[in-house]
Amino acid sequence: MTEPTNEIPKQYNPTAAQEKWAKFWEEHNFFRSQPNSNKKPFCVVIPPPNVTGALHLGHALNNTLQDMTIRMKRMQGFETLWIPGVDHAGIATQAVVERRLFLDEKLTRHDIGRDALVQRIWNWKEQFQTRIISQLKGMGCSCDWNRTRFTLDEMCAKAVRYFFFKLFEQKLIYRGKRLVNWDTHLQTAVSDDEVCHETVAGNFWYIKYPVVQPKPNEPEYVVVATTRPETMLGDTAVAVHPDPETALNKVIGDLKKRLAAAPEKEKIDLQKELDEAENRLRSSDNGNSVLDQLKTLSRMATQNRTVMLPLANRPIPLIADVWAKPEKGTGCVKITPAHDPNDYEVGKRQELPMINILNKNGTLNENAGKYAGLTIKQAREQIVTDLEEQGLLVSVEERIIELAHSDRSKTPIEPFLNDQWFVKMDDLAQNAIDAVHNGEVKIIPERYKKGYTDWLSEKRDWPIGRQLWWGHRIPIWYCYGATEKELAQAFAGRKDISWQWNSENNVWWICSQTEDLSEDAVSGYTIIQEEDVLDTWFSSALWPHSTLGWPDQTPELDYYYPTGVLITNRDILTLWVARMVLAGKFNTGKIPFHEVFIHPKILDKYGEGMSKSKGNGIDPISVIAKFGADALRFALAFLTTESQDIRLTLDFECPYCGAVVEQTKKNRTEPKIICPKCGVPFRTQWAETESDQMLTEGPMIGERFEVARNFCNKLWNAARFVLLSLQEPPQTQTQHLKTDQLSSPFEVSFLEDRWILSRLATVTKNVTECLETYRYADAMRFLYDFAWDEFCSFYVEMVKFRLANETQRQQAQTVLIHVLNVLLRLLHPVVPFVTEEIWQRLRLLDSGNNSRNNYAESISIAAWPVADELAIDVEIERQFKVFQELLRAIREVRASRNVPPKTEITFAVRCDAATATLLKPMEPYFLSMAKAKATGWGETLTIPVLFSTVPLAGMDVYVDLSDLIDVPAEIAKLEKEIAKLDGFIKSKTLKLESDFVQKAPPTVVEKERQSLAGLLEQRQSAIDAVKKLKTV
RNA sequence: GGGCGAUUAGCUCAGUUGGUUAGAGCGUCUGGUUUACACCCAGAAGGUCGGCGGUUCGAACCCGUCAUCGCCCACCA
Repeated sequence: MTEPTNEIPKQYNPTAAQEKWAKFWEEHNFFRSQPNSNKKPFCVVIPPPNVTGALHLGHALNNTLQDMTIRMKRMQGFETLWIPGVDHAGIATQAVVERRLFLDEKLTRHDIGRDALVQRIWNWKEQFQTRIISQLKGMGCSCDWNRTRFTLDEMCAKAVRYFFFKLFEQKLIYRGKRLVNWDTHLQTAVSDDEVCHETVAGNFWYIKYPVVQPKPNEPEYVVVATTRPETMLGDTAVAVHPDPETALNKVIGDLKKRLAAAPEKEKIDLQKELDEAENRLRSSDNGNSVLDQLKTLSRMATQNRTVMLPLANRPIPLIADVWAKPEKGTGCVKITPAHDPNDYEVGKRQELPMINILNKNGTLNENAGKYAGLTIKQAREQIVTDLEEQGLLVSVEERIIELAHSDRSKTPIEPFLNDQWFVKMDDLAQNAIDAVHNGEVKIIPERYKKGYTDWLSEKRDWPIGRQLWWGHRIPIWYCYGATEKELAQAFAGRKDISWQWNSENNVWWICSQTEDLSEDAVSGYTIIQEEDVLDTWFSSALWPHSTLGWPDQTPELDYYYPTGVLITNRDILTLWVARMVLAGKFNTGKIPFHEVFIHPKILDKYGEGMSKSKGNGIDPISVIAKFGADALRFALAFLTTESQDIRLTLDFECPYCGAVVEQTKKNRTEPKIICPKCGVPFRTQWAETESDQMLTEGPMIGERFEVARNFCNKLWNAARFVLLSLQEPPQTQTQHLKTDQLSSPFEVSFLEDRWILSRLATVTKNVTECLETYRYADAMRFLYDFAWDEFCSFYVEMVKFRLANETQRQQAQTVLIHVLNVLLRLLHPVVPFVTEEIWQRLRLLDSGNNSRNNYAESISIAAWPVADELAIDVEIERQFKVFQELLRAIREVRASRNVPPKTEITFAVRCDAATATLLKPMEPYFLSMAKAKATGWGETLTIPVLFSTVPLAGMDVYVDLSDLIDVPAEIAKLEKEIAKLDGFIKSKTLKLESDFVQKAPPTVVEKERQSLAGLLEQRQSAIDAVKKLKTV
């Protein structure tokens, strides 16, 4: 399957390699996993992507990191299992399908009914699950595809049932009338976490409520303020503070304190607030202060007085409640318990009636009297008009308000009184907090711990019901009228059925752990199943154990659970991660994973997160098509630092003329773009119509991907060089090459061998350490620098000289191939395809050799390199730096003096004997790498007549320039150098004359002294050189 | 209102426990048909590390403060 080595293309072809090796991996089942008692397990569960749509680069990042970790662990000898899957994403998916239904066919879900809608969503799910899985495969993810799960499949459904049943039995599930966040568009309750606040322009209406039979000295009206006048139809009280004077004085006192302590910029606002509060103490024209009025009202409230609710013409009580803040608004507040969370609390406290004025679709119901049937918006307008007509509208203010919106439908949320199922969070949440506090679950980076524990500490009960059709139906049946005895009889001997009496609604709740109950399960009665489905997170919370077979004690659950690490993004740390911990603990008694790594977010060039609705989400497949999967992965991993989000600037490339078309907020959602240069239209990922899809797609390009692609190509070419230079493969067993094997035959002249092996060992250590601690960017940097700068730019260049030498070839080849071999394995987790492609070529070559079997069948199952600690040699690395420094100095002289590349130059180096011994054997390298011939080393030298000097620490280089020299320019250059050195020398001298000498650690002082001495030496050399040049 | 993060070269970002002259890639400039690679090679220019104070012999790093930007959470009529 691999062509002969002499046919290695000059450019790496990612597409061919991806196809070939993805197929190869799959056919050989390298990523399939079974419990194996001979190995330690390492399991990762994928954060299941929503089936709402295709994956974007955010997912690509998430899955690249997981794959890197899992591939490394696999190579380290763990029995690794990466479980793939997708999430049904209840609200989100139903919403997109419903929207599609309406756009395409002008139908609502009610038109087609529950079964038909669910069927359509299943079709949608099939389509996108297929797409998502193929995207993951395209990226090279090494999941065990045979274990692909879906949060709505049978396995997950069983776990959901058991979880629910267990909670129910332990009385942790309850149902009650609660004020919920109602999405009038999707007609379902949503949790607080699915609500986002948006700033919108609104109004503040001041409305008069007439006092019923006012007595003398009592006000005729109570004025209240509201941003939602239509809710007044549901008012059941007007509240005033029971002791407005004390409350107001306290507020004033607090404000004064805060004002005194506040920073300047906040003082203005605080002062304003204070003034306003203090004003309420002062008398107005009629001799009454606001406070006086509130005191009157407060007294009236204790006398059970009422006010007349306008429009509804219904008397409502004036009540005293601390919720009414005397410093806010008018000091009086209307109470609408059924449509405001705070009022709801007041209503419960004060035992007020709760009047629901809304239908589930957001129109007003019969309780709204003549306004029934209007939408909220219509009702609001009408009510304001009516109030105005009746002279009850005092004033209207314009105001910016924070309005709750549904995350899914982007429509305003209405607080709505509805029956709702909840899970009591008390102990469950505490267990999840403890798991993180005591280190059982480690969150990385640590700063995310706070958000996690803070959220859980609130212990807010979890509303789990959704009025949707797409999801796990709540396994509860209602039974009215039966006696407990009858139930016990109906379900005699069944442990999988549990029931509870709900006195609020006089109904039995029957929960079934396994099967759906039929209507006649209780003889003589008809039982009805709950219509609602469960919150999506209820099933995703079980993901780590449900995918392994829980509640059954499967070998998988026993072996792989708890999983190794969960890699995800920060948005779902609470919604998902926290709930997995609590559910895992509750169901299995164990945490679901030992570590949680929170990775950065991918942002576009405007700093916005990627999302489908914005249109800035890029399909990883389009990046892969242009740059290759390895480049995509490498680029993303390279950017995964601990602190920063990843900003990616991406633009379109015209597929015809190659022009770069900037991606803008405007064109990023267009299905096609007309190239401004050549005028030809190309399609984007949003192309839908047939005619648009016919066009050629303009790929997305980005600098970071180019860099990564270039790196892959560099690696490819390094391998190409190695392969082409191996006409005679070495006999040594390359994979088991150890320093002790090298030390005897290797002489000082092969400094570069020891150097590269030392560097290789260090890099192996660093990369392993970084990957094991999720420092992906650091790992990539080590690999990039080592591969490009050290291996390619130095080692390969140097070794060329020896490869040409019959007697030295063998050893050079051995080291060369060994380093490449290790490097490939270190790189494999991030760039699996190119490394496999090269690996297989090396393998082929090796199999022709007697030693063979040095190469695993696939690099994906080859052993992870272990750093050869013995090879690490700090002294060699230091010496090599001297060589590099000298080489660079000579090259710089050449470049800056415009010496023609083919012209050979000569140079001499003044240095001590040790340095001379070190560098003399490197002479061939100066010749091959800088076309410079050494004429002398040591303390005493014959210095050429016309020369350029570069003073370095501990040595001076004299490059013979003969007729190439420009003496005045040479002198100017040296003088500039001297001035620079003078600066450093001065600052160092001062430093060494200061307290520094006494207070700094002796080693640091000594270092500084040496540094100064070196600088002085360099300066002297430069001065001498100038003197000599001036005599020429 | 509370919390978290960021601010370093034209751009995107590194910078380990404070310790010589702050690094990389891209871009820019100079030179290159060096038999692995122009998706390349050699070299250069470019930064008062957001501002101000403090601690220290010594601060990009620690402390305080201000400024700007981003994200998350929060029931205010």
